[in-house]
Amino acid sequence: MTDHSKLTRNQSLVVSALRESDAPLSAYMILDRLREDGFRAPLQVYRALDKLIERGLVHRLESLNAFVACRHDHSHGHSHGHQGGVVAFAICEDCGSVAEIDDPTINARLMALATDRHFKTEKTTIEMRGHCSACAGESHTPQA
Amino acid sequence: MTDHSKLTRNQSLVVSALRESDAPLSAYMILDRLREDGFRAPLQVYRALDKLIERGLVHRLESLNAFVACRHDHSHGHSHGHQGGVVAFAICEDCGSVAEIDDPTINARLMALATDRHFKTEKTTIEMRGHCSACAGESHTPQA
DNA sequence: TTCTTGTCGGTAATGTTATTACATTATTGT
DNA sequence: ACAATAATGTAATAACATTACCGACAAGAA
Repeated sequence: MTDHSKLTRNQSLVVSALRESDAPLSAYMILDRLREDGFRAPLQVYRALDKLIERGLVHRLESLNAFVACRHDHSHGHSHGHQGGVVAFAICEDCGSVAEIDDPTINARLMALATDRHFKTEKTTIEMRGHCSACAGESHTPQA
Repeated sequence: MTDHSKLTRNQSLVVSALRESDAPLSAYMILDRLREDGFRAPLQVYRALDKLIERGLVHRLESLNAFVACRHDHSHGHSHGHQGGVVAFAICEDCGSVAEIDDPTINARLMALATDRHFKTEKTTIEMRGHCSACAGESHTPQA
């Protein structure tokens, strides 16, 4: 079931750009970074992103309209998506870092809530926005 | 702590538009529906939405770039946000219906995961996309 | 080979969502 | 009245995403 075919040139360039970044990138940021590699139009980016997301190599962050490379293993056999199911993201508003959290408890609970309501879930988004450990200690926006 | 001041004209119009809709509306859909009430520019909608969201009268659905009126009580005293904390949404791709789910278990688990990582959460988004009970039974897109 | 089919890629134009900047009007507190 | 604050009006533009169309190329069938 797993698709082992190689990435195309455009797909490789896009996923590399994301891997080299320490923060999420918007499609247009990716485009800008790949101009020197011959990218000229948004669609080249969006098409590559679609495929990469399909394979689980890239995640879309809905609350940011931006994209990150997946940090999970991906060497062995699960066609796409993650083993347990949903992944949660902890996104730092200060430094842009994104942590992927794979928690079976939350996944199980969401599944239960869905089936309670006879809701057939296709895709789930969980995104926490806030401040990572590194940034939370700093002298940021001392409130009031 | 709770703010009991009345809504402005624009805010009332926007929240009414959302309440009268059985599906989420984008800012521009709201704008279109309020043209006859004198709305002329996107900013009038976005400004009203900001205030309404601040008060917890409206939710933003990140995965849709759209907005819904909050269905919770809101008569008694909680300044904004919801009692337990986070709200999850079950969004039907077929009919557009949105269910609000307030689940303490998930909330608690996310809090625990955050504190584990010394992450200070400011705002959390949970959105399930799929098919509601009414639509799941229908003869939709018979797969393959 | 030739034909078809499917995937990928290039380009342009357009559609959709959201913000910045600036000027004005209404409301509130003293 | 007066100053301070919040809300509004308008225009322009930025940021994000898709549709439409066309060409290149590879794999399989006739």
